[in-house]
Amino acid sequence: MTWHEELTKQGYRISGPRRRIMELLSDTRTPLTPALIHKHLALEGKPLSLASVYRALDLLAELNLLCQVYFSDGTLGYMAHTGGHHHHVLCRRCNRSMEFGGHEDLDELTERVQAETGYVINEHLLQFYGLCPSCAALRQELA
Amino acid sequence: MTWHEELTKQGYRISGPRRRIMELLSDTRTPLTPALIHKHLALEGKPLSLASVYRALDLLAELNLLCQVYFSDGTLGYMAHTGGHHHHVLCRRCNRSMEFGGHEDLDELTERVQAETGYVINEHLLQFYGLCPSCAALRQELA
DNA sequence: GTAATATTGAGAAACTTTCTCAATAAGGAA
DNA sequence: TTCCTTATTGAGAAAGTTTCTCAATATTAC
Repeated sequence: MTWHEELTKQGYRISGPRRRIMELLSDTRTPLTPALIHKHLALEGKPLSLASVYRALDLLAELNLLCQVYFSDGTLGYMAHTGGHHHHVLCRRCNRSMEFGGHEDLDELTERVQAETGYVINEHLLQFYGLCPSCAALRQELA
Repeated sequence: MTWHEELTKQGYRISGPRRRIMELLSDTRTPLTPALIHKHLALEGKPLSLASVYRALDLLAELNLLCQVYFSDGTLGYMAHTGGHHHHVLCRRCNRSMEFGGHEDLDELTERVQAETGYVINEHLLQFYGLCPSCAALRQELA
């Protein structure tokens, strides 16, 4: 199901701001913050009210059409969601982010933590941080 | 090593604000945001400049005397750090948080992700969300 | 095309975080 | 203990982020 269809199915409209944000994020390999999205679109000659950026991001993330990614400094960015449950690995240097799939890997740990703590767990937050291949190569050269 | 010793060893002073924040967080079982810490201390008759709260939290977290925990809405809270590498499980309803130890569980996954993505991974963010035992029990009763 | 209404823009308002600099207080030395 | 050096704080301004309001606009269904 495309994001057009998902929005329509849920009773939302395909508006200009929503389309521009989806297009921008689909073309971008680093997560973008609301402020960055606002700036990018303005530079492309498609200015968008900052309030609209926030509203669209909230909705699109709510519908799982975008996903939220924490930079290592704690600020929140958004990326296009490619479908399926997955997490992200982020480059500390260039912010380039990749997905990796499968949360089965956490099932065992989740069970253990439920048993240890008595909590009933129904969600998790998982991200990895490091250096992407090209930044890692660059660091090698400089060393 | 106590937090007094750690601060001293690193060349920092044991100031009133730092002490009050450490004491407050040691007595609290939910992570607290800077604003909440500021409010709590003011109510206890130990008002603290908000700027000092931010400065102390930054330093104490940097030295691993406090740890940062994300609420499920993305805001950041702080908890006393009890030592050793661990993560947190958070109650969605009452925010009460518990630690669970051992990151060995992620070693295998980390290896897989490095192989799949080519990233060099050196840090991770992991938290679980759910209901603590008492909130889960409460929900049972109401059901 | 038209009507109904979801969505946007613009700016105000609320909230959060950082900054500046004079005043204060912590820790070492005498 | 008292003094000295200087790290740290307080207060408020400033910068930055997020939310809110409401008239104007744009999308969708008919």
